[in-house]
Amino acid sequence: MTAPTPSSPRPDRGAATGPRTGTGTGTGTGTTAPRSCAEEVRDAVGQWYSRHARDLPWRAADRTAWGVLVSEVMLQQTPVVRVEPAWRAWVERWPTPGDLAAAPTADVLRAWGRLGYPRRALRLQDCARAIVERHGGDVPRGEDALRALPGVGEYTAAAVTAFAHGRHAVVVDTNVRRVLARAVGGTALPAPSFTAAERRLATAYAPEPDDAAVLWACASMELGALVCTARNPRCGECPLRDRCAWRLAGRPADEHAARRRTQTWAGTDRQARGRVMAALREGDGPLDRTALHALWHDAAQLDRCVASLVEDGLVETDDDGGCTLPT
DNA sequence: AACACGGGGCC
DNA sequence: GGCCCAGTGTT
Repeated sequence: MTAPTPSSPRPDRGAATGPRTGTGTGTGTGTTAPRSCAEEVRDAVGQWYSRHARDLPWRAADRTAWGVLVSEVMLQQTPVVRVEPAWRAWVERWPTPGDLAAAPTADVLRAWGRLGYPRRALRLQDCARAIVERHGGDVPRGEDALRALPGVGEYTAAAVTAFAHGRHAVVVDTNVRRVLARAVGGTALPAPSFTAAERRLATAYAPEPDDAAVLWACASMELGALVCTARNPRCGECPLRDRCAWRLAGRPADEHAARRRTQTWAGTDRQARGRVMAALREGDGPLDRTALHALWHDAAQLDRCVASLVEDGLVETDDDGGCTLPT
């Protein structure tokens, strides 16, 4: 792929999300101040990223802020390998917020397919409409304006700021949390919930200059995704292997393991809702009550789930108790 | 702070 | 069969 150039004149293009070939700062001259621990970590991870970054389409040099925003929403709890084909089809069909804003919601939900959490698709369309109404159709700059959009939380606002606009942001996803928990904190995994201490640590690790902050955000996430993985981390390939607090401590087990409880799946409302949504996506017309109840054994639970889908705006009911995707 | 919210792939 | 994934919105 072509590495984006930080000096590109296009304000929305050329943020440093692609692989770099530079060697980082402060090496070799001997005239600079001693590098901090955080600087050494950033340089090591940044150099690793320059050689190992994946060639993902939302990082390409011709990316748009809208494409980045779409990718970030899709990547909320859905792995990269499943997002990539859906993302390509999505941005080809709806290349701008205005295009998505004008689309029939049923088409949007069908294009979302099996990415999971279909409320995200609804919020993304609401987000597109808000961008048209509040920002003239352009993805806004600034984390406050981004956070005010539907479906955009702390992570996504920071990610769009860094990856789409090339500006400083503290981007902390599950990968970054794990990298910092291990390399700095010495624990197997971060705490179940994102703590204020973690936010402070992440803020301290993010360098101030825009280009360096963007590189650190990309590189730390990529390290967590490819090497410092939740299960079976590849410590032998890690640029931090000689300084990682967790590895140096002998990779102790996860201290929070007892508190992480598994969500059962079979028989849940989530499964029932998913069943209904899948049938509506794949079918052409409305689903009548008979077809609906053939999807699920428990009639009372199904009625409850359909009602919740209607409440969420994912489904509309007709006079006979059948349902359709929203128009 | 805790919970609800999809779906698939991996060990 | 448990666990995890570029989280967000609600209570």
